[in-house]
Amino acid sequence: MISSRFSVAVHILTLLELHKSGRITSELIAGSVNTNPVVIRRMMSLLNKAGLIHSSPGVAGATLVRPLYEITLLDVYRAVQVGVQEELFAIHENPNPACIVGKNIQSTLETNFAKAQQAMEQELARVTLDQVANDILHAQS
Amino acid sequence: MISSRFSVAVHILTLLELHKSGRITSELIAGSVNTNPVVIRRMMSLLNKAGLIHSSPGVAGATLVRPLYEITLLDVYRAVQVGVQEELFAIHENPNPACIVGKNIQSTLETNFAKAQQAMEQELARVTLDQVANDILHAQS
DNA sequence: TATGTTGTAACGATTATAGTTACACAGCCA
DNA sequence: TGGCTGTGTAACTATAATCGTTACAACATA
Repeated sequence: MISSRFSVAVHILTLLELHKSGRITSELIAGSVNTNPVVIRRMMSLLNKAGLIHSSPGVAGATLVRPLYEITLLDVYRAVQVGVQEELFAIHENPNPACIVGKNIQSTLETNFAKAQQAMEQELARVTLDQVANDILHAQS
Repeated sequence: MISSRFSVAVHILTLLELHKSGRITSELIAGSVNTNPVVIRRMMSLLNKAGLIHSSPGVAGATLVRPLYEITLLDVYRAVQVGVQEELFAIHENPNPACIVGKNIQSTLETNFAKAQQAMEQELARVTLDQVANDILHAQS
């Protein structure tokens, strides 16, 4: 299961857009996400390193480096998956090479898994954050 | 990250096909996968419950209920994901409903995440196990 | 300078996974 | 029928990821 860091990151970026003019602290964001401010700051550190936002020590808030319509869900996904295995599917290691199945299964599955992962990522790449933000701000509920 | 149970299950099913005529024990399968026989039996228990194979206590091996060309990677994926959250993407819980973002982000993300997950699953559904087995048995390596 | 904020280290709690031991029970064969 | 082999499953351990939390140094600004 892909961690909720992804959804929290989208939440953060949406709030940054919404409070573009002012300065929103990690504490306020944490209040909306309903978690601890440090969790938010950790995530913003990742978004910062990925070049999606710009933040600096001591000063509240952060600014979007690119407009939301130039950020896709895939960009965010990759930003927060940093340090985690970039492969979506795990393959068991060290199968027995003396067995033809053990010898060849890894490369065969790699190919198939890569296709499935690409299909998923392409779908994420089709959605920009301004679409998401619009859906959120204009949801009928 | 999706657990290696998935790849192990494919490994097991391929071996069952390969040793269709005889009887292959969980110990032998474990030797090919390079793990503990209990891990294999646990997995076969899941495949059994999912109706993909038939095995019975005391008797070595298991038989495929359906031919490999009638089993897709998605079938296997679902069989071994049993009991795990069926949603691929986690969404943070209890965001603050007093904030418009907190109030609406879950449903918005659910929609987008569901599409990405479907794209991945459709790709898995396109591949049958006999294709995988053929790739494994005839790999150039 | 005083206050508030960020960035980050460190630690604990929780959970998923995978390996291992143990054993009851079922089937099979001499 | 008695012994051997194998399955099914519970129970325990180790490991790793995730998330929350406390603590604190460094920084910015009024």
